[in-house]
Amino acid sequence: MKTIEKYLTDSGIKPSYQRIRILSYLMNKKNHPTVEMIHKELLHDIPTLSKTTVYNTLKQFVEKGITQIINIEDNKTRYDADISTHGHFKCLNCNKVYDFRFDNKNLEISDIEDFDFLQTHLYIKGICNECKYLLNTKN
Amino acid sequence: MKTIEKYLTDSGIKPSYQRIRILSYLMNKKNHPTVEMIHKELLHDIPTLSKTTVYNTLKQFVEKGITQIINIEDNKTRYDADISTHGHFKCLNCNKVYDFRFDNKNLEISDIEDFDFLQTHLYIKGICNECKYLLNTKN
DNA sequence: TACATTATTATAATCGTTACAAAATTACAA
DNA sequence: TTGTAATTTTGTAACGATTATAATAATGTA
Repeated sequence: MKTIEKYLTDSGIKPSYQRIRILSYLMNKKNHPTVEMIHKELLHDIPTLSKTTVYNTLKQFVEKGITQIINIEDNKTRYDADISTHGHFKCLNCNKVYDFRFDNKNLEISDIEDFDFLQTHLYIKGICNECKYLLNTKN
Repeated sequence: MKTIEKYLTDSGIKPSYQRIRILSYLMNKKNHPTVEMIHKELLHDIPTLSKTTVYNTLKQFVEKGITQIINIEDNKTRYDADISTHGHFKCLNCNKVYDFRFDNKNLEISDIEDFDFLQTHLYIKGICNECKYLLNTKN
């Protein structure tokens, strides 16, 4: 509880109630939510919460570097408070987004060796284990 | 010219004039265009070309597997007729999207080893060489 | 307390994309 | 060819995610 406030302050963000709740949601759920998901869920506790606030807050989180954008879907943006380098897997059957670790040290890249790399996003799509099992037992 | 028609036919797509022109644009320009870019450019030659046709055509190309979607931008979709496995680099200064090759054989992935992988997308954002040079000489 | 600053909210506007139906084109049988 | 069915293209309206704007509320400060 206290730590989230400090984390916000240390990141140069004034820890308002809404910001604390939105960041808590991101950090606890780890579900790579859309704005819609965050807003809908927090409305139960904060009935006045505006969708604009969710948009503004997330924009600020991204600018201050404490949240990253996930663009694994065609249309809507997802957010992740885990800013460490990791990949995202989207199951094309259940649409769930999983985290995974990858070693980008021995990732051999050609053609753009001298460019400055600031962000690396690795997205993999396919079928997750759970769905593989379910799809198999159906037949 | 003839080859593009054959490529479409072989892919199960009737080679209409619009489809040929859109695929030609993708294959010749290799600029990872948005729908807007394709439509604007081809309007010079095909004044009646509708944006809906561009959308429909690209959707069909993706379904038939001769074009891939690039989701490196937050808002708009880009398209690429190069369906080989390769990565995309977006320069945050000039917004240009570059292709690059990478070796995903020694890409070590943890946590989701047993999932079925269908698509892999590697996006890197940063500053391209051209902009690095320009930005340096400005100071 | 009074005033300035910042945060939140509600509403309207924007933009990319999709749905839909009409018009144009193409395919094909008579 | 000619007529008719099927397909393709087009234009417009609708939709959904996001942003802009202005008013209201909350907070900080003299």
